[in-house]
Amino acid sequence: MASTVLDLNHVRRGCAQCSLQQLCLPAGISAGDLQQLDDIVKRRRPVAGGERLFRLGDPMSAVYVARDGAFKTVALNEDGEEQIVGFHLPGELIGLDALGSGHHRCEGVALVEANVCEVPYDLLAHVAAQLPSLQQQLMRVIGQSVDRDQDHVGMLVRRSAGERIALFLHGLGERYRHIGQSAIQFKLPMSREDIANYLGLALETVSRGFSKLHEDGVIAVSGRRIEVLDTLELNRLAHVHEAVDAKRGRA
Amino acid sequence: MASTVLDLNHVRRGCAQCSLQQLCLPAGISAGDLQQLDDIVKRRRPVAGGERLFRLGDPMSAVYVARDGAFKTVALNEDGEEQIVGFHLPGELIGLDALGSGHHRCEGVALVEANVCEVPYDLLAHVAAQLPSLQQQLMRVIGQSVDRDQDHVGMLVRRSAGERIALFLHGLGERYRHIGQSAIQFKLPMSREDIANYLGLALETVSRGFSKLHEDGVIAVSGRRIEVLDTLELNRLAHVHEAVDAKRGRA
DNA sequence: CGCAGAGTTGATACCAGTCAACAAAAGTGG
DNA sequence: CCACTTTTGTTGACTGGTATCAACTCTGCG
Repeated sequence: MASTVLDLNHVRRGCAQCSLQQLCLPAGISAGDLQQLDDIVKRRRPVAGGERLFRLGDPMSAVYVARDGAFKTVALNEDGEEQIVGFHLPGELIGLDALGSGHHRCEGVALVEANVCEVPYDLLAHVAAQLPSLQQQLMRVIGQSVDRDQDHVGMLVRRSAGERIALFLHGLGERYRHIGQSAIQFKLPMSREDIANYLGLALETVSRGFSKLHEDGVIAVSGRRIEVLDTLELNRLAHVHEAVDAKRGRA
Repeated sequence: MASTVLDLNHVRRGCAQCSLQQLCLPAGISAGDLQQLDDIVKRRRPVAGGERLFRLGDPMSAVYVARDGAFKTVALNEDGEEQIVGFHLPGELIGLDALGSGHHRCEGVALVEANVCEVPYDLLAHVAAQLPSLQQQLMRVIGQSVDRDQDHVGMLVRRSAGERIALFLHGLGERYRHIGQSAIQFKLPMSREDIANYLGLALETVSRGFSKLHEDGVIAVSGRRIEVLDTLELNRLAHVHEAVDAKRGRA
């Protein structure tokens, strides 16, 4: 009843009312110009967990942004093995994997029930060509997606299982903080198997890693509920040093 | 003397005369429009091996394309450890790592003496906004760079040392073929240490991997000179199946 | 000729993958 | 609503691949 009405309002609300406005494509765009972008954004009905936004080989028709929920992009190699290329939280663009060839190299899969905005790519390119600020913001969000890919590589190369897991939890926390949610208490939208796949580990190793962090009092784990109890220790394990140790001067 | 004149001619030659034209930014751009792009491209004097195009933290001022030679982009983490994020052959864009934040996350380093075109980013964005075909091609080359990053992840995750090395050699061969050079006989522009770093292995493991491939008659190795003797076997080791082995029926 | 850097090869230790059994949670149908 | 099944996650024992340490060779170069 009341909730249904709210949901409809939510779906109908445009970019100007969206809480992600400053993190998403509209960031830095004037209120006047925003309408042009808003006009081409399709707000779809909720997608169920496991549902796909696009499949391997599909021609690139649109880019997507989650309003809530979470997604994964999965590459399938010739042997049919799956490789999770990225996880996508609200405000992060999905579907850029098709930019190079015009066809998707990955499948975009909802991890949980989610709401998503769909932006037809040809219209986006057309509007962006007329709005330099959108053009610039588009480049920025693409660049941020590249940055996340590089962070992913950084997690994989020459890091122990424990470091990868700590880095993963730290990174996820930061991304939740970025969208205004708690960085120290959250529910993982993905399974242990997904995490293992993403980190290049066996799922048993991920499970053991979580247990170890739990034993050591760094986090509390209960299934997919995570609470970070000792942020500093988690950062240390992840080799992330922030303002805390400001003495290490930078040039 | 004579050589100096030749070099100047080389440097002065525009995109229209460049052998990489169809692989680089100008691809798909009409001869008329090409001049506008050509006007903003700076062709620099050769850079020496080890020289840097940009450093960590530099504001993004330009993107670069090698005309010949080879480059690496190296991320430096807070502990001062280096992580090679990518190798760049002629025609591949360098410097896109700054798109997200406006500042370089990596250093762009020449592996050998090389010639490079420099395209000031603000001018590029300005011209691209007026030329839809350039705009489109810019998106494509950015997308291809993302594709290479994903291939990199694919090399790292859940693959044995032997597979990574085979995949690396295979991929390098394909990239040389793409720019019109031999895919089965080439000189590695990077050291064993660089390869190891890129593949997330110890340099000794890379050396052993090369020796193993040599023993097995798959490649001939002499320092940095590589000759692929058994392409099919190399592909098999890399889990790359092309039209060749159609008998291995797939569901 | 000797030196420094790059690459190769050998011996050893240990981290993480694999196999296996179990436990808990989430669906499913009567 | 409860028994059953299926999925998901945890824990243990064992093994193997790769990092590490170390010695050595080769190459180019001043």
